[in-house]
Parts: sequence; C-alpha cells; structure tokens
Amino acid sequence: MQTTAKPMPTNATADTIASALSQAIHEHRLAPGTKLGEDDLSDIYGVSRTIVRTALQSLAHQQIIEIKRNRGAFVAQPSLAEAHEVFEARELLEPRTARSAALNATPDDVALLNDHITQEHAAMDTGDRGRALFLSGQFHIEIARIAQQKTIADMINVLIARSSLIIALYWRRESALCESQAHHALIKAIGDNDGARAEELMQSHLVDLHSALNLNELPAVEHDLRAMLLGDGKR
Amino acid sequence: MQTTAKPMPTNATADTIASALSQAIHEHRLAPGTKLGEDDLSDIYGVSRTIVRTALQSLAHQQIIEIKRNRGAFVAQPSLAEAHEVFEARELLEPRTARSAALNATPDDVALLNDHITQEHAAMDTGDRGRALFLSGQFHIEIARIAQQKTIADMINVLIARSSLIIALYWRRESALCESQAHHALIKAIGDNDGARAEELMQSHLVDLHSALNLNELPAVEHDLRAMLLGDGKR
DNA sequence: GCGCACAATATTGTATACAATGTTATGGCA
DNA sequence: TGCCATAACATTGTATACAATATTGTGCGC
Repeated sequence: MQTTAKPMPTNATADTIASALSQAIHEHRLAPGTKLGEDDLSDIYGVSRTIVRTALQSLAHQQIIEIKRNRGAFVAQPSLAEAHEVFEARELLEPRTARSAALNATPDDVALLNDHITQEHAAMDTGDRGRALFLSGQFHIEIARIAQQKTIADMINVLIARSSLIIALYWRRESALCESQAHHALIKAIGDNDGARAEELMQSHLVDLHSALNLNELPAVEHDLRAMLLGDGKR
Repeated sequence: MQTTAKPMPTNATADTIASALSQAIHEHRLAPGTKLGEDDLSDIYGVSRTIVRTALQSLAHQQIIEIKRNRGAFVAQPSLAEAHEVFEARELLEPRTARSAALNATPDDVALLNDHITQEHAAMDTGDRGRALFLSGQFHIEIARIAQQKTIADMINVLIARSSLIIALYWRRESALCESQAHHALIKAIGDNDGARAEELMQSHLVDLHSALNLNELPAVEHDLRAMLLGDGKR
C-alpha cells in the first residue's frame, strides 16, 4: 500500500519550517547534500512554495543549506577548511562567553542546564544519537543565552548548526561522543560562578571537539524527505 | 516640474538591491527607522515585489533592517543594549583576527589597505562623511579578509553594518572621527607582520569607538527613498 | 470642537500562473 | 552498442492576482 499526499497540519509558517528543517539537520536525519525540493516541502507542510522559499532563504543565510541558482537547495556540505574556520570562530567566542555565563548564572539557569544534561543522557540511553547531538548543541546555546549576549548567542547558534554538519561529515567514530563529562564540569564551574574555570573548560572542550575531526569526506545520501521530516512510522 | 516614475536600469537582482540598501545605510543616507516600502523599492529598482522581498529578508537576517509583520520593513534602530553587545562581540573577534591578518599579510594586502586609507582621506576632504564612514568600515572587513577567515569575516561584516547604525544613533559629535590615525598604526603593525601589536592596536581602537557612544537616542527621520538610493541630481 | 465607530485606502502576506533553466528520456546514426 | 542531438519533463525564478491586515480618512453624536 502506497501512502500518498496527506497535506499535513498545514498553517505552518516559514519559521516553523525553518526550525523543523534546522532540527532535522541537527539530529542528522537530513544528511549533508540532501536536496530540499520546493515542491516536496510545500507538499509536506501544506503551504505554497512562497513560504518554503522564505524558510530556505533563512537557512541559507545561516549557511546550513546552500541554494544553487536554478538547481535548488541542498543541505550544506562544509569543506574541511570551513570546518576548521567554524571551530576557530567558536574558540574565539565561546570561552569568554562561558566566563560571562558563569558570572551571570542564577540557580535557575544552573537547574536548566542540568535539565539539558539529563535529557541528553536519556536520549543517549534510548540510542537516539541524533537527539543527543542536538541537545548537546542546545547546551552551548543555552550558555550563550545565560551570558545575556544575544548578539553573540545568535552567532554561536549559527556556528553550532554548522558544527552539526561538520560532525556529520568529519567525525571520527573512534572518539566516542564524551561530551557529557565536559558539560558536567562546565555546569559545575558555572554553578560556582567560577568564570575563569568556565572559560578554561570551554576552551579545552572546544579544542577536544576540533581535534576529533577527520580528514576524509563522506558521501552525501538521498533520503525520503517526508519520512525524515515528519518521522511518522508509516511504511 | 515633477519627476515621475522612470523604472530604473531594471534587471536588478536581489543581491544588487540588498547591496545598494546596505551601502546606503552604511553611508547614513538612510536613517534608522526609515520605512522601506515594498512598492516603493520595486518601483525604484524596476523589479517585482518578489525580488524586493528577497533582498529585504536578507538584510533582516543581518539585523540591518527590521521586518514587522503586516507593517513592513524599517531600517533598524539598535537599542543601547544592542549597541554595547555589538561592540563587545567585535572586541572578541577583531583583535585576534587582526593578529592573524598581520601574520598572513602580503605586501599586496598592505598596499590594498593603504589604498583604502587614501580613499578614506579623499572622502573626508570632499566632506563626504558618509562615504568616509563606509570606507572605514570596509577597512575592518578587509583585515578580516586578509586573515583568511571567511566565517569570521562574515560575522564581522554584519557587526560592522550594525555598528554603522549604532554610530548614526549614538555617536557623540564631540569626539571627532579620528579613525585614520588608528588605522594608520594598524597598517604599520600589519605591514611589519607584528601580530601582537596589531591585536593590541585593534583592541584599543575598538575600546575607543565603544567608549565614544552616547546615551540619548536620536529620533528617526523620513526620507525621499528615490533620491537617497539613486542619488541622481534631479530636482 | 472632540472622540469614537466605521468605511475607504494602502500595504503586506500568500498563492498561483507563467517563464526560464536544468535534467532526463528518446531516437537516430555511426 | 555507444554517442550525440533533441525533445519531453521537472524544477526553480519571477511576476502578478487576490486575501488579510494595518492605516488613514470621514462623518456622526455629543
């Protein structure tokens, strides 16, 4: 039996769609290189191509996808050079931001961070690696938010989205995703309002991540957009 | 005699329009708060609203303009808090980028920077303060380019555009725009491949700029879009 | 004259139609 | 069979039509 159409919840906005795609990319449900056809997406979300286009342009500005003229939108495939650039930028921004966060953090903030970690562990336990990855990214964004630097937080947000693509392409499997420990230590430093230590920990955490990149590029794969994005278990 | 219509060179692309608007804002020909009507712009550039919209969305992503739903696009009016954030972000990124630039710079790069300064002086001499401001921004972007960090350069690019708005709103006139001297010193450090000094100079240059901001917000003014954007001397 | 309700207008939001371009399939020819 | 030209198709680019919303203007009652 073929499942056809079903226009979807509809009334989706450009932001909704951009978020959904962004999250799907974060969680590695959409692989680098995957084509994002406008008609496909408008069918899936039940809106016109106009809206889809707006969403795609937004993602293109974040360099999460690449729009090739007359060819369409594709999930970005950062080069190795870009990969290094992204992590170098993160190394400039995040350590000092972690320091600010440590100085600003309230108990509520710390609780929220702990909550993040808990969810991260839960996702790991259920084997949902993609979700764990997404949450570990959110952790970094949360720290930027706590630092109350919206401008910097926005930049980090974009860098983390790109990092997710980089991890999808260049991660060497040997180095197990041992983020949890680093994140735990960070929370402690932040909870203690120890700015210097938070900065230091973030710095080394990023260096760890950066050095865990590999040199050989992986090929891009095609996916069933609807299944990847809606994830409903119809077969 | 009233000058009407004249659809303009036409065949303008979204990028063309975004650049034109961006530059106009850089040069303070478009004041913060100015409304950018879609019909106005499509008339001016001779394209459909579709293209104009794409351009506006692009600028909105850079936070150069603000799009209010069902209200339209307006040149952004950064709050004082945002102003500080922008300069704090620049202080995180630019000094170290200047260091990289100093280490990477070729004689050609230095020549190009000197050329920039020359043009800046020329604009100053002809009293074209707007153009001088634009060029001094480009100077910073050029340094990021020399550092060969495209990702960071893009971020700095956006920050500088926002800085231009901030200067329009919060600049205290007393402190004369003495950028030239700081820029000269920077070029020297870069030409000597003296990374440490370049970083130091950039840092203090940014602190100078940051501390030259004022506290009282200026009101926004309306402008004749066509005249501001096309600048052709028809009266 | 002032304030409010409501109508008229203008502007943006969304969908759709058509044009331009790229991709794929087909068929002739060597 | 293999290759190229060309036609059929699919997809994106742009313009326009219509709907939804905000803004402005008008007139009535007080």
